[in-house]
Amino acid sequence: MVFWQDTPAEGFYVVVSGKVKVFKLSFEGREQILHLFGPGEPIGEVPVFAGETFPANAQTMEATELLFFPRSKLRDLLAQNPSLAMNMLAVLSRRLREFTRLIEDLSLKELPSRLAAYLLHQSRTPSGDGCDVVTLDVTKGVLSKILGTSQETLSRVLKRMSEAGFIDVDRRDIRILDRSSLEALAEGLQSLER
Amino acid sequence: MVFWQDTPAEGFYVVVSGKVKVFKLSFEGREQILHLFGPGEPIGEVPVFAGETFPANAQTMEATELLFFPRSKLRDLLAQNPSLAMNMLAVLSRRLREFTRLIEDLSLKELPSRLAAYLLHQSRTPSGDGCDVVTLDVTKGVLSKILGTSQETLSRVLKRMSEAGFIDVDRRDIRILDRSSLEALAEGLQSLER
DNA sequence: CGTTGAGTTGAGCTCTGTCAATAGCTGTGG
DNA sequence: CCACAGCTATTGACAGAGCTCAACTCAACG
Repeated sequence: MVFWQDTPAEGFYVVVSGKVKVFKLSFEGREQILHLFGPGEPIGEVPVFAGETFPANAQTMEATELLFFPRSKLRDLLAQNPSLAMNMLAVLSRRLREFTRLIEDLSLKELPSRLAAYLLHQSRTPSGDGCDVVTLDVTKGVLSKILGTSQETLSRVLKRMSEAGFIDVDRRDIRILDRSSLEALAEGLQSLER
Repeated sequence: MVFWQDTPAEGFYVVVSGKVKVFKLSFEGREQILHLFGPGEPIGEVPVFAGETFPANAQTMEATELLFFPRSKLRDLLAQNPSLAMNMLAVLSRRLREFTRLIEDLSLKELPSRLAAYLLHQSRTPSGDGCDVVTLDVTKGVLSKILGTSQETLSRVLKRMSEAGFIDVDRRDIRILDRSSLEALAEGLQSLER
């Protein structure tokens, strides 16, 4: 565990190596991942600027190195260094944009759309509009928690997508066979037959 | 309309008077409200710092006065005025914290919990643990879009809460009769009988 | 008193979560 | 080199939350 939600924050962290998940837990123990952080990314900046506590939980997912920055140091630095402040504003703004999309997805889209959007987002190598392979960097169990669903439901939707001929799943490798159909699915233009 | 999502942003706005909703639309036209803004609040700051476009839509809900600030002016001001930058960082951080809660609610809680939490949040006057009245500042139709549900479902849950003796609903006035039960509901400790 | 928008109620259905059982891999140790 | 333990993943059966469509009620206001 890096930190628990609602606990006082003395500072924030930057990932040097490894992988950290930031997530929320329901009362029953279900988990929603807000963001996965990799090398170079800052974690837990929010309480540096507003409030005293972390808004969510953070946990390493593998052997991980972190740098810790006490909040007061950062605030001093920012006060003296306007361009650093602008960078931090950009970081928070990007995060806000992401969260906006996550809220939209959770509230307005059903799972097939979310999954299609995720796959397309991961495969940023549109070789023509041909077929490229996305290799998941997480297990399907973790992916289900990113998408806000259960492992079982994810498995079923992946199967339906395979049967529809949109993708081909081999372990963690997912080959995109029909990019345009996935795009239609992600937009909500089309629904996935059962 | 103040602005549409995915359109280029020339600057941002501050509400002087009135009320503005920031929201997302699904392909079918369903609406999720991200935030309601009132006097004094800034809208659309994200694209000033990251990306070029607005992440969501904004629309006035009544007669409204807005101030407009071109992005370049703001950036100049921030570069020269570190404490203004710190304030802006605080604004974005608070928003991020709110969005974190919204994501948690949408993904991990069911409607009765969300509604209970909303009512408790609105009634910041815990007179003893007695019964105080929350007067909705929006219609129930709008409230349903804040909570991420439909008008009909909201109506049903309000009824169930009334029948359980937790609240008493009279138009837009909602009297809290059993605060502790609402709190248990909001935490997910208890579920609402049908 | 009619019109309009807000709110309620009913019926049916779909998505998706849960429980439970099964299957497949992977790495460890005998 | 094989068997077993322990994940990871799949599949089936079932139930419940909540969405949609549609009809209906209600209050306010001219």
